[in-house]
Amino acid sequence: MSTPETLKKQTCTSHCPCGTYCPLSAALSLIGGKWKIPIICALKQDGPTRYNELKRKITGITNTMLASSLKELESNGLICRRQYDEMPVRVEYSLAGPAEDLIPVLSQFALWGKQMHDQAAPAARE
Amino acid sequence: MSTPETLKKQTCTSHCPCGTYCPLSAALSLIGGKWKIPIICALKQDGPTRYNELKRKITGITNTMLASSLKELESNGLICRRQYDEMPVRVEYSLAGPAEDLIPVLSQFALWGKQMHDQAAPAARE
DNA sequence: CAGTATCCTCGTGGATACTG
DNA sequence: CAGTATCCACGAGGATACTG
Repeated sequence: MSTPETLKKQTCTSHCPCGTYCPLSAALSLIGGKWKIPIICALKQDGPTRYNELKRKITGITNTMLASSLKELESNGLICRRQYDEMPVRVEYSLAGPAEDLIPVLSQFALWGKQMHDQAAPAARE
Repeated sequence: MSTPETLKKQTCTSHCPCGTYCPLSAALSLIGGKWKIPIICALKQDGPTRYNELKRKITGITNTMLASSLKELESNGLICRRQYDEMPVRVEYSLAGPAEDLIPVLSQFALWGKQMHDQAAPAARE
């Protein structure tokens, strides 16, 4: 497993009042971007999943984005890439331990989002 | 308090496998962007804070970004803007209830980020 | 099948100047 | 003091074609 470069030097990009190293910014950067969360959700729901399977399930994602997102997630230790040298090649991605730990946090987050939504427009339900 | 437009129609921008409405994406979008988190952190630490005070504390932020971020946060009900009609004008921003509820979630998140950091490079401490 | 390689668009965010 | 108004740079993300 390679060393997560992004984590080492994350310092709130020096705009955050919380000192030199900000674990919050660091955490956010790990799941930032447009596709990381959807990927994590998909892997959480369905377990080990192949590349093209992911591409089908995550509506709208392109090869470029899927490949690069998977690479980042893997290099940060959030997902595992397992390659079976069959013919043709088979590659499966799955959530790694740290990502599993993240799930409950994301759930809390989603819960908060839901509360926001419900109390914001209790009547204006459409 | 105005109605948060972003919340109403948040649907994972249709790339997330979690159905038509995704509270997680909705939540993320509320604190997304480069400066919302730093602003929330600053307000959490120091309580009600004036515009220029915020600008000084949040290193590197510009008027454009501070103003627009504050506006979004306010329109989504995350912060309160209170204006004192003194001379010259005084405006103070503070965290609203929903944002207070968010703090513990963010703390959990930060904790996870810290764990990631510690276990990722336990020796390569610099 | 599981990706790379290129090229390009567009929106976030930055710089600067100005104002009620 | 607390912002707006403009203009602009850049990089994340998208489209398309190709490959081991």
